[in-house]
Amino acid sequence: MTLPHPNTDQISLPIVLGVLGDPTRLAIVRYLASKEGVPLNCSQFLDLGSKTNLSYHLAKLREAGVTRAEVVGTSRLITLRRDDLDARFPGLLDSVIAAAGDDPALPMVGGHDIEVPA
Amino acid sequence: MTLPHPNTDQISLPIVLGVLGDPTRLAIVRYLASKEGVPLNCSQFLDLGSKTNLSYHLAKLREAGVTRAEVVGTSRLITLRRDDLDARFPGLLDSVIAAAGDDPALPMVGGHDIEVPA
DNA sequence: CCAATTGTTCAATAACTTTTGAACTAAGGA
DNA sequence: TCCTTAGTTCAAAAGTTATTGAACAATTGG
Repeated sequence: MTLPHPNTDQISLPIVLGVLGDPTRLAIVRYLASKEGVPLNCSQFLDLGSKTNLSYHLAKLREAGVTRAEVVGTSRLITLRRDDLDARFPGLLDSVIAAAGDDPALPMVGGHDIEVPA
Repeated sequence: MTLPHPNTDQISLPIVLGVLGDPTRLAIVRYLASKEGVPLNCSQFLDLGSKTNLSYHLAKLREAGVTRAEVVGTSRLITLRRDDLDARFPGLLDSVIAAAGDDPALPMVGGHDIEVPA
């Protein structure tokens, strides 16, 4: 019950860049980065699209080697493959996340820019 | 007789990533980076595709804000927009070029890996 | 002026990507 | 067991991107 992931040396630069060149997927990666260490499941991204559509985008990210999905019960716990990406393409993920960090054109997972508690 | 270019603040991260997510265009950018300072014209990329096809890919790069094309006579002198990209997305171009630098899966402009003089 | 060089544009086609809804599987709880 | 939850798969439709060849424009040199 494990999903297919490329190993580190199979991660391809053009494929990673192509996969990140989609606003929905970039928003997923930005959100994963903002919660690094906390594994998220698919339903936490439902702001970004339908269940089916997210399944598609999350599969693209996984197949490109950007994310890892671990099957736990009926959930898939999704994490960024930061170590593998840093090893393969040093600095790339950080610069992408920094650039995405303040892009108002990207969709938001929370539906708003900033968490504003009372 | 000037071609349309986005200004710096109009350069979009997902569009840049999407445009770089193509092996031909990544090879163009890698070659431009390897000859930085030297403006190149389109015909120097003919190893990578037909004249028509290169016109298409070079237009994509220019419209995304990755390259600048200056019209000089019948030529277009093409350069990387390094300053603009660095200002907008610090570190991104460098990490992409470094990652592309040794990717044997990318097409080569010279048709060979390394310049081997006598 | 004529021809060559450089590159663009256009229309067609092929190939791929995204999005959708309906049907499905698999695990977990009552 | 039955129902719910979580997510996938499939097929269709819609949209986008890449590639090609033929025709075109603009500049340069003879």
